[in-house]
Amino acid sequence: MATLNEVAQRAGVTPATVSNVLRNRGRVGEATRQRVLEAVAALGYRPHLPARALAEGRAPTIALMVSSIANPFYPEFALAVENALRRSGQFLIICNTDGDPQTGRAYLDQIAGTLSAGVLVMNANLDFADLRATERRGAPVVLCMWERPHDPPGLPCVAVDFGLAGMLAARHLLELGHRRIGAIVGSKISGIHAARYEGFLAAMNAAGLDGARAPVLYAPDTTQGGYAATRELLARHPDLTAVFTTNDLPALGAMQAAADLGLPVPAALSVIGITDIQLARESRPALTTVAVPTVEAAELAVALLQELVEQPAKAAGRVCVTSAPELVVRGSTARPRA
Amino acid sequence: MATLNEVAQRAGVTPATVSNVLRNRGRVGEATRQRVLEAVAALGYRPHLPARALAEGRAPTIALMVSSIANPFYPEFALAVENALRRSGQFLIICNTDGDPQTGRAYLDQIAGTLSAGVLVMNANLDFADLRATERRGAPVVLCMWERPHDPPGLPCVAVDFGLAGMLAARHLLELGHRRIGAIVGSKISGIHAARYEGFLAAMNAAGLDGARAPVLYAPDTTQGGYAATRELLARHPDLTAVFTTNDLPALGAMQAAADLGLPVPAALSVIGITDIQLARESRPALTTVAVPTVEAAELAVALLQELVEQPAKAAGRVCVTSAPELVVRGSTARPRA
DNA sequence: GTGAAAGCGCTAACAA
DNA sequence: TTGTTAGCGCTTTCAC
Repeated sequence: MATLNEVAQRAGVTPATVSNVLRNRGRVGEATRQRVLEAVAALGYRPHLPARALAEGRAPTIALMVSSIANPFYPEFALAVENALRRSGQFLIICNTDGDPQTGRAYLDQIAGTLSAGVLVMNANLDFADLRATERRGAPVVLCMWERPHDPPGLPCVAVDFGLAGMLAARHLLELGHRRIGAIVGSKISGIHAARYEGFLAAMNAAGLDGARAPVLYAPDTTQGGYAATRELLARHPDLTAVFTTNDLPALGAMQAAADLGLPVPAALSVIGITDIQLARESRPALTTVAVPTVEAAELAVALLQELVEQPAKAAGRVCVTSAPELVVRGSTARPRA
Repeated sequence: MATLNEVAQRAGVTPATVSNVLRNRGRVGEATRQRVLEAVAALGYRPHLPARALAEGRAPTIALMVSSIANPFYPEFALAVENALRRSGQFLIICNTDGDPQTGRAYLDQIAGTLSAGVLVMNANLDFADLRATERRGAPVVLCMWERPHDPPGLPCVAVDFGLAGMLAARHLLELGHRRIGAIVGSKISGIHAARYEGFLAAMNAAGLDGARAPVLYAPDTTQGGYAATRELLARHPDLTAVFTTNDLPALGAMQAAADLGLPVPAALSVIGITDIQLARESRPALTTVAVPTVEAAELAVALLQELVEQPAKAAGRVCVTSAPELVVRGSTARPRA
């Protein structure tokens, strides 16, 4: 690994000049510039990122905190984040918290503000207090999928109108003619899908049905969770013609449950999800869902974080709202049979 | 962000002593140790990783190169890698290459040996020459899923006996009584699944069938690829009773194709994959497949890379072989109907 | 235009 | 047991 110094010696200049050439700073004579460039090429010189970061006082990476990168939604988001970062010459560190606040805190303590200039937080079950502390230590934090655009969390965030998403999903079912609709809501405790469910309730009420009376079950936000919940829901309410789900994974589970119960989807049971992950397109029947602008959210999150890194005061507490979620009708929903 | 120096001043000692306390190096008096620890706590001091790395001459992260983290197999692997790294205090940088050697090279140039102490390479379509160059610059490289334990690539690697995997898959089909078996092989050009197919052929031949005459199609290593290939295969050979696939994603696609063609799986068509990704468990019917020890491979890869970082000479060119792949029988295979 | 010098935050000899 | 010194590779201000 050649260093700046070695390049400088070979080119017969000082490190400062090499640095200037490489970063297009200051004024450098064309002749020296050429000599320097040749030396760089000859030695195969590559800048030492941590050293540069140290000298510049800014960290070379961004951290993405997720509960588990193996959750099918996160990789799509992480990919978009990495693409955005790459364009601006930064690197992505993945932090799996296992949904454990301790692990999350340990990560924040270790890298926020030193290795990582800032941190992107997906639903990773982190303590807000820890995030605040992280901010105070000089590493901006951006919440990546805030559910309520009109109800800011007090931390900079990218918000997606999930209330609207829930509403669109419910409305689709209602417009198809469904009246007996069951709801499966992810992770009650963290309340993470509350806005989606509220959107569902609002649509039901608007249609003259009493949303609060619609059967509802809280379940883990996984395929298995959706599967089990659907079986239970259907056991208790065999007359349901449709299942609303606050996320795609449980919706996929709901379809499997229906299959196992001998209920053809969508003929005997309609199923709808929220998010539109890749898998939604690939299931049979393909899942009707409300698509959330994942890539846009990732890009906004990166841009916001970068702004915060540059000018912490200016962007403090800012809420970036993505474009609206949109209904994607596929094969898992249809009119109820007569 | 408090620095070592500030801690030292507050504790009335020099930075060197603080460093010694923090790293349990050298001998430090109990009294000073306490004072230092108090100062650390009071100031909320956290070591500056890049600075430490610079001083120690070792990079604080490991890079994982994948074509796209959104490919469903990689997150499972990445999770296991991150867990292993976390245990030893290192951090994971994700590099998506989009399957583009240029992008891969750019990444290697930028971080290998500086930001990242070493690089883990999953099938990312990288030039071997670039990997060699990376090694020469002092950043060890480990290939994470080498397909042929007995045919080393000339680079340190973790090898999985995918030939055996192919063989086990084919043998399962044969033992069920299938004779007209079609094969779908991922990505012919890169030859990345060749060993798996050879295992299939060997099993066919061993059963007295001429493997080379079995219908085979090369397809992209995706659900869609498997879907299209299966439709084509079945159109050309309607008498097939089973489909062998070199990976789970195409196998899942094959099941969808069968569903769309009105062929019940496994009654009318058996389908088998290789790898055992999470989705394999979740499909309906659940996919019969040959499980590959993903977590073990990830852990071996991390361990090997760490060894290489410590003592490049000692572990050079080493091949770590994982335990053997194992057949996992689920619902997508059955006896052919009479 | 180019160089000299100081410093980013930390570690690692060696000296005291 | 603790301090001194030098230096990791780079940037940057300020002279020249």
